[in-house]
Formats: sequence, C-alpha cells, structure tokens
Amino acid sequence: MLDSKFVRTQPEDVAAKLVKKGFTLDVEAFHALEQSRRDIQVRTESLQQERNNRSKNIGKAKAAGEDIAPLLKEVDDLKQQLSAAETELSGVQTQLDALLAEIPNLPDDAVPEGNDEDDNVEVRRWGTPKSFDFEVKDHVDLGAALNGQLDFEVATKITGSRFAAMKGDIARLHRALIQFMLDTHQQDHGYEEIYVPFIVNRDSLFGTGQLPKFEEDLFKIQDDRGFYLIPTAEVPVTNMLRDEIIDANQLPLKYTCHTPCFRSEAGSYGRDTRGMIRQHQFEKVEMVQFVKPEASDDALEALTNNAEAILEKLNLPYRTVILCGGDLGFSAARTYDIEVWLPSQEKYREISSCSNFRDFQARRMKARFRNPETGKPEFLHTLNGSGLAIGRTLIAVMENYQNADGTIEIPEVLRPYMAGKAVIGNP
RNA sequence: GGUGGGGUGGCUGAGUGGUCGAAAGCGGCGGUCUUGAAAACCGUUGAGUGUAACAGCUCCCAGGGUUCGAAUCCCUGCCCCACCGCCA
Repeated sequence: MLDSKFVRTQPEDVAAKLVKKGFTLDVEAFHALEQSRRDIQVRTESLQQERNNRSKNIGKAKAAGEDIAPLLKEVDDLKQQLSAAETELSGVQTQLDALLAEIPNLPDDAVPEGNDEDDNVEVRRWGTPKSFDFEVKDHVDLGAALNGQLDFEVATKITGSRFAAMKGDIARLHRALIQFMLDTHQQDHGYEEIYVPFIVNRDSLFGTGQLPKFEEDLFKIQDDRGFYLIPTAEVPVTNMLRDEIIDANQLPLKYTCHTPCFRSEAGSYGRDTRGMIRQHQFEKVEMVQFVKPEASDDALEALTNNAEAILEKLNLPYRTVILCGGDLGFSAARTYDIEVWLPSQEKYREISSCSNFRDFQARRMKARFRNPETGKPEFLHTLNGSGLAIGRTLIAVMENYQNADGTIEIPEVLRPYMAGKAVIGNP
C-alpha cells in the first residue's frame, strides 16, 4: 500500500510513475473522496469533542452532587448528529481504503519501460547451453521413457490437469533438490530455515498484496473461515512480522522456507499445457528478507545472487532479466527474473523471481522496526525470491543432463542426496 | 467434545462505568556518579491521525449493542491458557 499522505499531496507524481506499470490512477476521484473525507472528519471530530466535554462535565456535576437532568437534556440531539456523522465518515473511509488497497506499488526509476515480458531487459547471462549430438527430448518424454517415473496421466486421473506424479529416482531427485537448496541457503547464504502453515487467512493475503485484487488466482477453502491455500511461501513467511515492531538490532532477518504452492492458473488456459512448467501444485524453496529501508537495494542484489548460486552449483545455464514496468507484479518496486535454459524449447524460462517491495507490504502489514536514532517505529522493507522453483529446476536438470539413451546424469552436488548415485535410468 | 479462566503499551502486568491513554515493573533513551563499565540514583518513554507548532480526534483482540459517558456492562466471532474426556 502506498502512503495515503503521499498520494494525497503528490497525486500527479504517483500517477506519472504508475503509468509505467500500466495503471491509471483516477486522481479526480481520489481527490473528490479525499475532500469529502476531510470535511466529514472535521465535522465528526468536533462533535466528538463536544460530546467528550459534556460527558466530562456531567461526570463532574454528578460527583459534586448537582442535578444533572438539565445537562442531559442539552446533550440530547448531539447523539444523533454524531452517530450520523460517524456513519457517513466510515462510509467514505471504506471507499478510500478500497481505492488505496488496489493501487500498485511504484516502480523504481531503474525499471525499464515496456508492456510485457518481451520488454524485459537482460542484465547478465551465465554458462553456455550444451550442444547435443542427438535429438533432445523434453522432460515429458524423458519421464515417460524412464518407466513413468514422471507421470502426468496418473496425476490427471487422481485429480485433473496441471498436476504431476513422480516415483523412484525422479521423486528422490525432486526431494534432493529441496534439501540441496535449503542446505545451501542455510549454510552458505546465512538464511534461517523455517516451517510455516500452508493455509492462511485473508489478513495475511492482504498483507503481501494477493488480496483484494487477485482472489481468482487462489484456491479458497470451502468453509466459513475464509482460509486459502498459499500460492507461495512469501505469504506466510512475510506475515510472520505482521503487526510487529521489532528491534533494529535484529535486522536483517533472512528466512528460507520450503513449501508447496497452489495456484488456480485461472487466466492461463492453453498456456504451457504440456508438462510440468505450469502446475496447480508445485514445490518451492523461498528466500524472504526483512531489512532496514536503506539496505533493501543491496539486499535485492544479494538475494538474486543467492538464487543464481543454486543454478551455478547445478551447472545450469541461465540469464537474469530486470522486469519492465508492464510485467512487474502488483506489490513489487523492482524484480529480477532468473531464467534457466531449457534445451527442448531452446529458450530461457523463468525459474526464479526476486523482488524488492520496499515498504509496500510492510505498510499493509504494519511490519515495523524501532529506529534507534529517532526512537520511532518505521516500516521495514521486505524482499523475497524463489531459490528456486523445484518443479522447474527438476525439468531443467532432466533436460540439460539427458543422455542419448534417455538416461539422466545426476549433477555432482545432488549425488550426496541420492545415495551417491550418478545416473538415473530405467529401474 | 465438556467445564472454567483470559486477551490491556516494545515486554510483564494492575485497572471501582465518569480528567484512564491507562498504576507498577522490565526494557529503551537522556543524565548524575566512574579512568571506563556495571550497580545505584534522577528524569524521560504507547501507536496513529492531525497542525507551521499547539489543540483536537481515534485506538485497551475484532465486530455490534447499552449509556450523557465504556478498557470496565451485554451480544457475536476469533485466539490463548487450565483441567476432564476422546483420538492420533
């Protein structure tokens, strides 16, 4: 959420920056609402003041043993006036809050102009895609040929489309990737491993920005508690600090967390229908950081490097792009996507997304720290990034490490997690 | 599932329907003392909104209600604790 005072005082600046994100801020409507809020609020508060004063006087008079009946008469219609004003005020305030809750975060100045992913700008590239002297298979064919160790058909039977089932060494490889990433972030990158609920309430989803605007992307649990399956660990992990004021000396806080992620993929009919790229359920190892405002720029670079380090250890070629304004998420001020090379598509495909949200989520969540210089609470900056998406990493390993006979070499760093095994073949 | 007790400031914790935004302690900050530190002592210290600065207003889990007036009374919800029962 943006600072309402900022939107109020510099609406033109805000509107101008949001153009880059493809968002049109209705400055007129905002002003009109804001003006009436002000008027009603002033009126309401003066009525409240009067009520408070008179009530106090009644209290005093009563304590002094005086007759309070005349005083009560005076205050008679104040009550109706006040309650009418309060109702009016809360109505306008609700509208204003709703408007503010749907305004996206401002993009950084460094964010390039553009409408969609074609306008993202490459910032670096690592590794060289391997050239194969045979016709490469994609992960679907590889998995099927490996005696169905990766199986979409059975998952469709169990549930429906956009699910996957695994068994044997592929299932173990999938688990090995999770362990490897958690261990690396914990041991090499200084993150604390945590475990959190996979079901969250509406407040948490509001805090990170999924609600109220993106409800259709979520799986909602069908009872009256208003719970949702998490679309990413970002939601539970970031909300750990909702409504908290923490000591500055605890910062930065760096957490890594493995969770499944559930997404309805409502708007993506027909996209990536084959294979494991886009699923309703996938695993992810996430990194989340809470930092002081002045530290968030450096933290984003470091966090992105932490994700890249995983790909480098796995020896998978990637490139890193900075998202253009049009491709940037609702809550993000700046995002780097890391894209891994997929031989079957001869393309780099997104495997991680690393973002700086600045104080946008923190303001929604009231996540603050006490600034030792001023003694006052200030909003934290929040960041997060995938490190990495497990399903897509599995695909990348299978496809990049495939042999002519359809077997798959296991990357060196994963072998300790695979009982020393070097190759996955037919069982 | 049953019964009972609770949710108050950064934390712990008191609070009779009427100067209670709230005692006290801890912690934080400033100071005295000290070569320095600790201890001790003195002072200060909730969050927001609002203002040029005051003032004012809101907030004692959340939402309703009673009242001239609610942290305090009533209703609903959420959460926590204790004991009993049941299950893993």
